[in-house]
Amino acid sequence: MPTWEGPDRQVASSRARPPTARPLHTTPGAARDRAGDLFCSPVMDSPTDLFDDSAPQMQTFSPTHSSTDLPGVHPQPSAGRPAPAFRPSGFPLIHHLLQPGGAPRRIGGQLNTNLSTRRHLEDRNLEEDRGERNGQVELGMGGGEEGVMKEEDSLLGVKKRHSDATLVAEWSQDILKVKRMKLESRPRDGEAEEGGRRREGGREGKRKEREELKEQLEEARERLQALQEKVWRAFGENHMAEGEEKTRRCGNRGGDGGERDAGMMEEEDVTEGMYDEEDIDGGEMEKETFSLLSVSPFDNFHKQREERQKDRGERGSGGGLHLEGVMEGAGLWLDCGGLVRGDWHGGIEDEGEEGGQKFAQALKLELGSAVARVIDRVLRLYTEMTDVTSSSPPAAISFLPADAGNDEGREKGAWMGLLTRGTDEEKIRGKVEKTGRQDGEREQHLLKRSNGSALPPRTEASDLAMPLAEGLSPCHLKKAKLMFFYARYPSSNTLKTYFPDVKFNRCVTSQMIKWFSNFREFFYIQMERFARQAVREALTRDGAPRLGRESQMRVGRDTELYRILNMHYNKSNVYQVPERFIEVSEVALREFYSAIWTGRDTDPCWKKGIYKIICKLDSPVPDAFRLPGCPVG
DNA sequence: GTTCGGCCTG
DNA sequence: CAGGCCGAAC
Repeated sequence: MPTWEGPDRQVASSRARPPTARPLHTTPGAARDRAGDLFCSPVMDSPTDLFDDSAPQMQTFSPTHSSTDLPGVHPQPSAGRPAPAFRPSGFPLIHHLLQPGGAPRRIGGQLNTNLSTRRHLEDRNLEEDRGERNGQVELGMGGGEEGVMKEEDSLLGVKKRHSDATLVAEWSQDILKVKRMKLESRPRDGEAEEGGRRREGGREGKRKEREELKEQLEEARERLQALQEKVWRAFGENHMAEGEEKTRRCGNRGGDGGERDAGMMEEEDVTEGMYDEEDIDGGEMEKETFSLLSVSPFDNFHKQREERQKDRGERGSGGGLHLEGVMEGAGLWLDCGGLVRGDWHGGIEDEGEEGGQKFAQALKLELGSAVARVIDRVLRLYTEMTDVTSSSPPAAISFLPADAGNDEGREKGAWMGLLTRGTDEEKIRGKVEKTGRQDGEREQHLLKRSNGSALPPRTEASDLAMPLAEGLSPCHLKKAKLMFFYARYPSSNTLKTYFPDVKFNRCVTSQMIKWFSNFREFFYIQMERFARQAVREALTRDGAPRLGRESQMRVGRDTELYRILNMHYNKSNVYQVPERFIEVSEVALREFYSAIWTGRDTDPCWKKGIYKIICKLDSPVPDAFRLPGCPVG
């Protein structure tokens, strides 16, 4: 508790120094200080006249507004609001991991690789098909597999250049299996000759086979759904939905002195890279993506599946659609993985209906399970990376998405989860502990740079070559204001630590330091203003000493002062003002009150002592702020 | 000389 | 909120 002087002493002091007798401030050029002096001058008898219209008239700290009355309070989105059609936060995460290299800016290039690989595979398939039609089916399993193996070698040869060889290997195995099944589903040598009889005799067997396949498909479907649920739980789908609109708004701030978020540019770049590819059906890919990873994943998933089934039913297009649900999602990854769309159509078109259906089902099964494996792998990778980043799991998110950067939608999945609830973090922490993976070298590296904190000063953004913002954006400003709740006097190093997505230079550093200077200025002005008013009320209300003055020297959440501070630093009112900030505000208020009451404000440097007290009250900024980008909309 | 905080002004 | 300016600290 700072130098709070009891009411008795204050009154004695005030009596000894009547307001009208107080000298004007000598603080050089302090206009606002002069305003404060005027309030004590004979000319101005009401301090509130000098301040803005938000100043309380009677009770300085009266609860004139509750937080819910604040104009800045945004209503929570209704639970039943339809999911907007946007790229969901989680998409790039999955998508990114599906790209073997995983480097954010390489999406286009990887698609190129995948596409060329795919085209290569398709060309090979066409050759195969032509060969089969020319009676060269003798390839059979052996020859066909050899061909497939060659393709596999080729595919691996391309993909081994990328980092995640394991994931590539899995995909390659998937491709291999699919091709095997395709070949198996085709008539073999001699089968064409006695095809009729064999079909006759094997009809019962095939029926059983179909039944078995159906069961397997159902299993795969269930497994995929369970895995998807895991994904959604891990990434907090609800938070992705929340504030997406706001996030968009933040991203759409338009020309702001060229301060486009790097993330915005990144997203566009990636999008361009994706859709420039000739064979990619961008719209379909996005649609499928949304169906798999949109805001209400399962609602949309099933709804879209039903709609599509209905649609296809109306069009009369048959085909083994039992796995439609699985394939709704898998379709995306087929494209992302550079897989075998050509094979799919070729298989159906080139074979009889029954063989085509069988192949289609087999393919769906295989791909469905491949998707399931990929999701598992994604989750494993996620927990591993989470492990590396130690105590801030969502930070991993910052470098997982292909177009991570400042894509505010995704950040908002991460941020909202961090700022509003701890359950997800705890859940992931538990998962991390179970994983128990320790990368000693990297841990050491991170710790070396972390100044003792659990997190590195510069997050993965810089480690993974995420493009840094050249300038400061409105989102950075918002974040800085929220940081002010914890740190009134952050050092430039601290700022660099908590703005990992900003490329710091002298100008940017100065600007951010200036921001905090301005924040402090506003803070101290409010403290002085309310302190002066409290002093005035103490003197004028009944002209007598009043007990319980301490209780008025508080900045509870129901007070006008709190409302003003909250409006300034937390305009959207999304962030919960930390209790510590309220305590610091009360200290400052009481210091100002004490200084004014005792007449210390006659000293030109009377505020310096208060500054010195307040600067010692900085508290650590939560690790959540180490995430790049904007914490709240 | 540089950095940073504070004050004043627009 | 930013720019200019000044002074203190290193």
